[in-house]
Amino acid sequence: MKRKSAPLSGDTLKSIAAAGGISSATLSRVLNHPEKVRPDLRARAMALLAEAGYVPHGAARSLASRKTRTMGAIIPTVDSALFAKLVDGMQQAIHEHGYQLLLASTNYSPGREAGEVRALIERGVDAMMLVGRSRDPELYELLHSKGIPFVTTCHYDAADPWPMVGWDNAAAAQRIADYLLDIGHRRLGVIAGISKDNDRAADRVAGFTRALTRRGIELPPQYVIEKPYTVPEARRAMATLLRLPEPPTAVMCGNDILAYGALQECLWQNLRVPEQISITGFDNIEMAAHCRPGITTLNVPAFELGQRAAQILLAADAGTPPENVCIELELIVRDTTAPPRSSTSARLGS
Amino acid sequence: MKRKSAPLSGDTLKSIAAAGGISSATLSRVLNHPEKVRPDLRARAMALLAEAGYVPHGAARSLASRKTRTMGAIIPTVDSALFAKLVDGMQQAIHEHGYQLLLASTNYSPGREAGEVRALIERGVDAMMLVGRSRDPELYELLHSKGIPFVTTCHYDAADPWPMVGWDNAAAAQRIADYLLDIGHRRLGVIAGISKDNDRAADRVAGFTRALTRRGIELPPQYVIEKPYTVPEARRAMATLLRLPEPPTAVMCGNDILAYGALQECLWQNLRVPEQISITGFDNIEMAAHCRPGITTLNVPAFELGQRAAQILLAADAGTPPENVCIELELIVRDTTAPPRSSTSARLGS
DNA sequence: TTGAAAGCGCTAACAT
DNA sequence: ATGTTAGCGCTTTCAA
Repeated sequence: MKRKSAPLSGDTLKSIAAAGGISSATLSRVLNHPEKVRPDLRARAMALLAEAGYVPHGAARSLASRKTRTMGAIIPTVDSALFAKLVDGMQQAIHEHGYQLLLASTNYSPGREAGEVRALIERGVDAMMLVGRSRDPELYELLHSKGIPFVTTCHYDAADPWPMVGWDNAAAAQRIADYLLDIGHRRLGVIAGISKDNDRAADRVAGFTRALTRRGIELPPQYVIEKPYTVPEARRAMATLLRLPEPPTAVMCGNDILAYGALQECLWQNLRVPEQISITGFDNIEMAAHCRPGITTLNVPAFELGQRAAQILLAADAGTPPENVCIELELIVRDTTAPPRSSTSARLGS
Repeated sequence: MKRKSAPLSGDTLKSIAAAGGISSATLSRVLNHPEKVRPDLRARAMALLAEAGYVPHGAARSLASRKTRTMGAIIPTVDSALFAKLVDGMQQAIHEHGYQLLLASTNYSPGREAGEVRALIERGVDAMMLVGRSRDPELYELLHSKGIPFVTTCHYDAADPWPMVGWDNAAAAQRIADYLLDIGHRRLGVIAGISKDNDRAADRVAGFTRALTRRGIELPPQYVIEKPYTVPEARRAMATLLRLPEPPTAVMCGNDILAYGALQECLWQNLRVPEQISITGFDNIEMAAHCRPGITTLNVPAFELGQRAAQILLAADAGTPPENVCIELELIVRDTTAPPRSSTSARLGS
């Protein structure tokens, strides 16, 4: 009976090769290009490897092959249903191709993002996913000079010269504005994310404003409030809007968390939603469907987005020129929106 | 005026050293042990490095130093508020020490977990975080033989010989059972996670059952339903329990998602919660506090847990023998629990 | 204090 | 088809 030798942590291709009377090159070939080794030798090599409990040494491998089979993802925060799904989709997709995910979060700080980009480059990621479009041009140059493929997600602007997979945030917000206007609202409010250092939040406010302007409606500054993406902050923002001499009859929120908070505040104040005030969200996280009343929102297929991003990166890493993907966000009308109370001017939805 | 030379992606310590009339060893020292280089030379070296736009080559560095400054985390899924926070805490903590996070998810499959453990070992992580306690002993041996520090989280069993940071799931479930019994419930039900391949879920059911048995109460099999952690599944499970000839007056759910789904089903069926039926959750994710009625649950400080896990790993990597941490889960009583309707035997809570 | 040089473990030319 | 060997870019003795 053969004694099972404890796998020595120091076992190297070379040592195993020597012990087995085979060259380390053959062992390496068996690992990387098995078809180039004759079946019998291959079998012997594999037995050798298995018996030694061989575990490849990634760093050595990367140094020699100039590949890490690792991809990076830099997101604002993991603690968000949206980004969690995005990361999940990416990780699952690259996993199928034998890649690992190096994850970093920035907490919405451009400085931290820059640092993480550099860190991931040092770690030798073969490609990386970024969120949003605005960042120091130097970073783009760095990525370019290092020849590292990347995609940006959660936004889309045909003018940007790099690979993207996302949507047009301004257009999306316009879509919400149009819907609200179409069902008769004329006094609107916005609870947005902090737009500084968040181009998605800024674009949404811009798109919303533009849509209103186009239809001859004003959006005075006090009707636009920026808040971090938390429920309590959203409640405070909604309370502020409701304290206005002429409160809005509909409020677009920067995402579903804000919408949920806004909704809670209304209910707390015994306002009926949507009869007395309409609220919209963004993202369509699960809670938007489950809470009562269900939140009208734009559906963001985050998991798929992560997968698409991964596919683009995988392709780029294999040398295929990347193709952009711009997705249409579907408007999910639920129970937080309705024509304004006194509206007799309500028209049919778009 | 000095022309800013484009940072060549091929710039290596050696080439920069040669160009500057300095040895690559000195450059390396400036990077890793600056105090060992005389200030003037150090300044010149740093200028050289900066001008070249030098970016260290991680693989080469790791190969030579046998360190990657990378830690791994393997969790069931990112798409869970609990694990998202756990990962967030870990990532932030290690980030402060210059480490990067290699993230993998298993979708609750032991096979995938084993694969990811091996993958992370290959990638050379300096340490890793795992969730739960039960896995193939070979994995523990592998980790041990490779000398890779690890912690397991989300569980605690003083009998296990490796570092842990978590809580006793059986005891936690007992705590819930005792609370429910104390306020007078006698016919109880459980909606648990799938306990196969999930020791946390299994331990909770076991702890709950044991607590009931101790007080002379039975828990017939049809009162225990296992379901994946999703809202619709939980609704189905609750519907099944409610169809029982004698439905339970209180249901312990395996986590807050299940509790939320169970709650929704009750509301849908026009049952009043907690008047007609009590429900408890586990984790205290934000939704548990925000939904109406608020869910009675056990608070799991996931973010802090991630930080603690990171600290242990960081310490272990620095050679400090790890210390376990077992935390007490606080019971958060909200609005989904109350004495059973017809109960005259209700006693004060524990 | 600084430089020279020997690896770290592997891959991929190149040689056989 | 297989073996030999030269690096990959860095850290770290070891000498100077």
